[in-house]
Amino acid sequence: MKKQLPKTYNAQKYEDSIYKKWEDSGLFSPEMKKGKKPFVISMPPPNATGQLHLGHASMLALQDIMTRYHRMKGDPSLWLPGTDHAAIATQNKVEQLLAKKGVSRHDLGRTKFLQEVKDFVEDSRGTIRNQIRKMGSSCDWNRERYTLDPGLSKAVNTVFEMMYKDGLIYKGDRIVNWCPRCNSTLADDEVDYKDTKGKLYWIKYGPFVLATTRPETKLGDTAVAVHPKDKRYKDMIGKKYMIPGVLGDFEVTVVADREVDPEFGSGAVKVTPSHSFADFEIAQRNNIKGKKIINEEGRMMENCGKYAGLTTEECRKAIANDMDKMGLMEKIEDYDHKLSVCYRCGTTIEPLTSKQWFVDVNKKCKRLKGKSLKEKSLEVVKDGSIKIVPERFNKTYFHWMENLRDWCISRQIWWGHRIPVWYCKDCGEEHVGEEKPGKCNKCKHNEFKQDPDTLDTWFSSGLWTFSTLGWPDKTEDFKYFHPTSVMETGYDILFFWVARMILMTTYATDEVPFETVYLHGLIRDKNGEKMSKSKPETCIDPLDMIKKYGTDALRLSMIIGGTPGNDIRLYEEKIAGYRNFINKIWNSSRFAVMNLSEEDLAHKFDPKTDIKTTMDKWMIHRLNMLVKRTTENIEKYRFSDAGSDIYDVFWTHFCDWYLELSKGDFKNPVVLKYSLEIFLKLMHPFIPFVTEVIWKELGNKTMLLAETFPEYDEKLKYTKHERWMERVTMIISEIRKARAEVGVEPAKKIKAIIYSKEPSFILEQAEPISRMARLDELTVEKDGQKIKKAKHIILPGIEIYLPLEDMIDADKEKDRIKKEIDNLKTYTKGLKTKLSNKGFVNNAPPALIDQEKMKLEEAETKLTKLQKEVKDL
RNA sequence: GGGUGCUUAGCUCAGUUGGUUAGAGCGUCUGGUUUACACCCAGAAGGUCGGGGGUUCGACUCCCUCAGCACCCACCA
Repeated sequence: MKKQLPKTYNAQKYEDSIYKKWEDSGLFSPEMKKGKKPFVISMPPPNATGQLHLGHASMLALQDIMTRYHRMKGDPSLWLPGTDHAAIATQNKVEQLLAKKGVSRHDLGRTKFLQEVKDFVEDSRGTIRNQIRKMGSSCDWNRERYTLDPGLSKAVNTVFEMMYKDGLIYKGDRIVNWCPRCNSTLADDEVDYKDTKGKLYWIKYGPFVLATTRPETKLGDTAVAVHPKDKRYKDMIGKKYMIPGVLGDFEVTVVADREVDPEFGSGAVKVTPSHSFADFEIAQRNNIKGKKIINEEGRMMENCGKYAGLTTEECRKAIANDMDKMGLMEKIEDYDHKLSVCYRCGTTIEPLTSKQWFVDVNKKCKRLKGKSLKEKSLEVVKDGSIKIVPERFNKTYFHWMENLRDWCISRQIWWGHRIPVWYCKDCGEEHVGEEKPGKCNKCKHNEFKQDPDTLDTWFSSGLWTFSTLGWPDKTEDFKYFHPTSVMETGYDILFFWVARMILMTTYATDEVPFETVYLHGLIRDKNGEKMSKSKPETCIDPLDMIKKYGTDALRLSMIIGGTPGNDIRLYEEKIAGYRNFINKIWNSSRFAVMNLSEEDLAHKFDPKTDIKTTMDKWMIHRLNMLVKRTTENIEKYRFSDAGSDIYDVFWTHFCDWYLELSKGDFKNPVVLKYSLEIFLKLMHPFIPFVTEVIWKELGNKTMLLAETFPEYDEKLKYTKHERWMERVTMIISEIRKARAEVGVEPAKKIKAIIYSKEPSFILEQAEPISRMARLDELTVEKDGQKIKKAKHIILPGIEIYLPLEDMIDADKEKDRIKKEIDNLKTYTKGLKTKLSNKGFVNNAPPALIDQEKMKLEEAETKLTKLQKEVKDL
């Protein structure tokens, strides 16, 4: 009794159990083979509180393709999964939840609040873990990590201590981006810019008139800057002036600075060092002190007199008003500018000076052999130790790295790695280390207070590739699996994360974190816009799609049609299209299973004896070539090309031609099964579920997951047979086309007479040709008489007559042939000019010239035949 | 202001170092239950490859330029 499979593939029925089998098999955990280079990917850790979105889904698909491919190639392959505590993001989320109950984190206090966050994360971490599984990710769950694991925290503290001792981490009173809502500093790249309509206030400023967007900062001004070469102000440079203000006169120094643009405004800039990055730097260069007037809540400080306590915005209005009354306001213009806002919550950033911890990116350091962090990070990409795909992102990376300023790493939030610095309660001496020190180095006192701040979340994720492997302990894992092979992530976090990993890893381990960075594009909606839940019509939830179309279909829809670094559009019809492909695979397998006997299923394929017919050779040849291309495509990170190539060969060549052709005399179940299995292996990295299911249905006891990826075999080249079969398919297609043109009923069988110089191979394929072109009589001769009242098809070296008698409309035929003649005439004319062109003949490769000559010959033969025919009609 | 990418059939996109009468999927049209599949099969229509210039024997492909779209970076107050 032969087996029977259901008519449609139901992904939902199989996926979960297949995943469980894979996971239980232990094959996701690699075996360390000494001397064999492993393939390693560190999974970019999703936020522990996250829900799986398309960004995750596409990254998981890509990484799984690579991991499965390498595993099948026999490389010890490790894909290490994990989650990130996502400091600010998580804290915000929990704060929002608490706010609904009317509770703030301060009401709870640090300890209780952290417990709330921990509980919350514990729940949601499980969710994201299972969603990662849903995508079919073949990652090693035994090595799963979390950025707040003890081991990873140890790595964080160790690196902090190393950097502190090397003088790369310092505490400084510098200007930082401050989010008054999050109550924390932000790194430069955590600031977003929003186009805003604002005002430009022209104010009378002692001897100057100058323009500002923030009149309230006047209270913190300590200087006026002008361009050194600006004639208008030349004599004033270095002098001090008393400026009338809303709170009385104050003194400013006039300084010269090249950054001032003499063209803008009046060419003079008021300098507020404590609340503007540009001003802070001008002040530093010119040795000017700052005056802080805005506090961490975004409100005016005590030193602002009657304005104290106002928000900056309130103060701006009040001050503008007062200045106007005092006659200090010259004019107010509309002004569009970019407002800096917090990337997490959208609140306006207040730049302010604050005591914070910084990483010095410019300081030369012994551990880096006299280079700075910045120099080292640039070097490893420049010298090719790290390769970025696509290459153009090198430029972006260099530009960012070259302009990197000291990195502010302290955050005033509670959720995260606490800064491992301890202050002596007695003398205030700083001690750095994971553990609270026994007694103070300086005063021998034994009571300490830990720095209340936590570290930037990217400080810990910057260590991800090696902290997850057990560093700083000298573990086997670290020795064997680091540096990792590929970092696969979106280009949007090149700076946030990739650059920081390079910086931190080269410093801490003296190794690069990864050899290749593969940057994928972002998934956009049908209109090319960012997907967002606020646009439910176009926003796609991967989990819904998995339910509806299956994981395999979703994976393909995100892979095919995308090129590295370029965004890709996704919409439901596209996913449905790939679901159809999955079903096509299922059904061709269904067909195969129906045609395979127990014996066939058990048969071990031997190319020497099992490949018999021309058709077999043709199929095997095509497959062999596909194997070659697929391997190359995957190795070169051209996943879309690989996927669509397989799609095409499978559907068109295997299903539409080979399967159909071989339904008759040339049935060879063994080759059918073998071909199908090669396809399954090629497809498995892309669509692991359906291929695994079918693999089992074909009677295999092993798991496809653990099978060997096919290799190109020079011995399986059958170029001649391929050419023959190409003729066969062409004959069939042409007859079908002619039938449609003439309007022969689909079911009606007709006669055909074929003249060919090599009749034998056509004769050999007479049965499939007749069946597929619906012929009841096929004559094949070397040559013969022209047949009247027949549809005449002229192919290179082959002529086909379909004697359809009355069905043929002579006038219509004539028109059609005339049109074709015209086409051919322009075509041959083009070829002739080309071939008589000396430049072409002298410069073009000989093979191309021959090819063109052959084309011309074929076209001319056909042309004369058609011309003769049109006369006879 | 600097940089990057994109512009190819109605829609979404391929087109790898310059050499095919420019390809696919979806959609459209005409037909179709034949040893799996209507989530299917057979056939067809549809493009002067954004505009202009140049290099070359030859340009969708390389260079210049213009235009539109998108994104990234930047302290013009």
